[in-house]
Amino acid sequence: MVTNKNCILRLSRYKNALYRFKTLGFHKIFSDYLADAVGVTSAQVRKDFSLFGISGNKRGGYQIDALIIKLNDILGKNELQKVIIAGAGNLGSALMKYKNFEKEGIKIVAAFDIDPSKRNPKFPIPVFALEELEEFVKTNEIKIGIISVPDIAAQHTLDIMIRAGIKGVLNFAPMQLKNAGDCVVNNVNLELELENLIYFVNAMQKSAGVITLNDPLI
Amino acid sequence: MVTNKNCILRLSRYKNALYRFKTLGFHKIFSDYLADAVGVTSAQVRKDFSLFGISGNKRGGYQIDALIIKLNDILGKNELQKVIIAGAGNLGSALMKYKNFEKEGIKIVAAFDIDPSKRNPKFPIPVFALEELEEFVKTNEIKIGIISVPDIAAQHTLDIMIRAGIKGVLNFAPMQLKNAGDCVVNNVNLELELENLIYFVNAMQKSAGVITLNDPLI
DNA sequence: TAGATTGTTAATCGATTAACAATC
DNA sequence: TAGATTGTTAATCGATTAACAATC
Repeated sequence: MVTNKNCILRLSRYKNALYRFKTLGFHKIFSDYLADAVGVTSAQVRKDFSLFGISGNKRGGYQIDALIIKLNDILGKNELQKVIIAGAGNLGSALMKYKNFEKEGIKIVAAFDIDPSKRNPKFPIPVFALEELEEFVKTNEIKIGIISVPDIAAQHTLDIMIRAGIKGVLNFAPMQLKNAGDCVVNNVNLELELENLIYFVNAMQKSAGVITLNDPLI
Repeated sequence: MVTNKNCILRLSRYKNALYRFKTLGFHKIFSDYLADAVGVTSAQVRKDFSLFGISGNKRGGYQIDALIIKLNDILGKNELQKVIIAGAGNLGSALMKYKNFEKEGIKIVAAFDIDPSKRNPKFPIPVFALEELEEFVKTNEIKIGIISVPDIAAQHTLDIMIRAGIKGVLNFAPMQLKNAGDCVVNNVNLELELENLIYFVNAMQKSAGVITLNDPLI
């Protein structure tokens, strides 16, 4: 199992770049070209592929169609991914309306909130009581959840999700969560991202230049 | 200049942990204890500090108060950080109401949108026309901006920000942005974070265990 | 002083890159 | 075949960690 997060992020970028090459009418591609498109070395491309047992032709490069299928398979994109949200506040509501998830085959199927005024089982995306989360997750076999509840409620929410059988959580609460089950937690901390950015801006004032903190997300 | 993003993230965690120690009545601390609190090695703590010229006492450890001041200074937290948002849609509006920024000394002072129906100069946080961004940024000496506009508008928005003198951008558009000026761009791509999470969940189905993708954000 | 902790150097670890034999 | 590209091994690079001399 490959556990290098950067490597998986590159797979996503390879995939996105390949769709663009396909649109341009290409059917096969060399590691060289793909590397250029994504901004890495060709050795990196071949190494990443070999980690997943993807092979090309010694002289003909890689078949784009077959490559896209393989990458989508690795990334779990060959089936619709159903996701639930706990916390239908400002951030949760924004995520429910976020168009880019659907483009990527990710569908937010329901949200849950303790506040009755936030509930509405008839929204395009229904908002239920938090108590209904466990049954919903089990009935609909949901594996992925998003935590966008207030900080103090985050741990309790994670516990509920794990008990319900959630296997992966995108957590927006800036809290260290105790993870009891066999569940993957991916933390996104917006304050910290801004704090980090501010450091680099201040540090750059002295030594001018251009920096991109994260790799481009093609 | 230290350009290791992980190192800067650790500084934030040290700082947060130190506030907790201070609350508990401690006045000084050893690298050992701080390391435990943050989940790193004591060598890592001392190494990080030495990179920033922070020194302690050979036998007395580090003075918590002095350390907090120094870390806050490095992280730019000794002054209020004013931030503007371009794009007052779902995500932009949610960020405007996000309480955790203020806790961290980050204040969103204005938003800008091309859609006249989104505008309101009288909101707690005013929403102006995009054309007003440049003057506002110059008048108020803003250095940090957030891009939460639709994908296709992101590059144009960055260009406007750079022309206005913005030095750091938190970009939520899943686009590779061409960065002309001496501006730091920090990309946050929520689709990609979910995609990544889904990979790890699928990969774990085979080899069970507990994974936390990002370090805890204490 | 004896003991404990820092600050730094050297070793280790993991990820990326260069190089090249295999081969289409 | 000659030439070009893959797949993989070895070298490099950067970050983390272990170890320990300096010293309070």
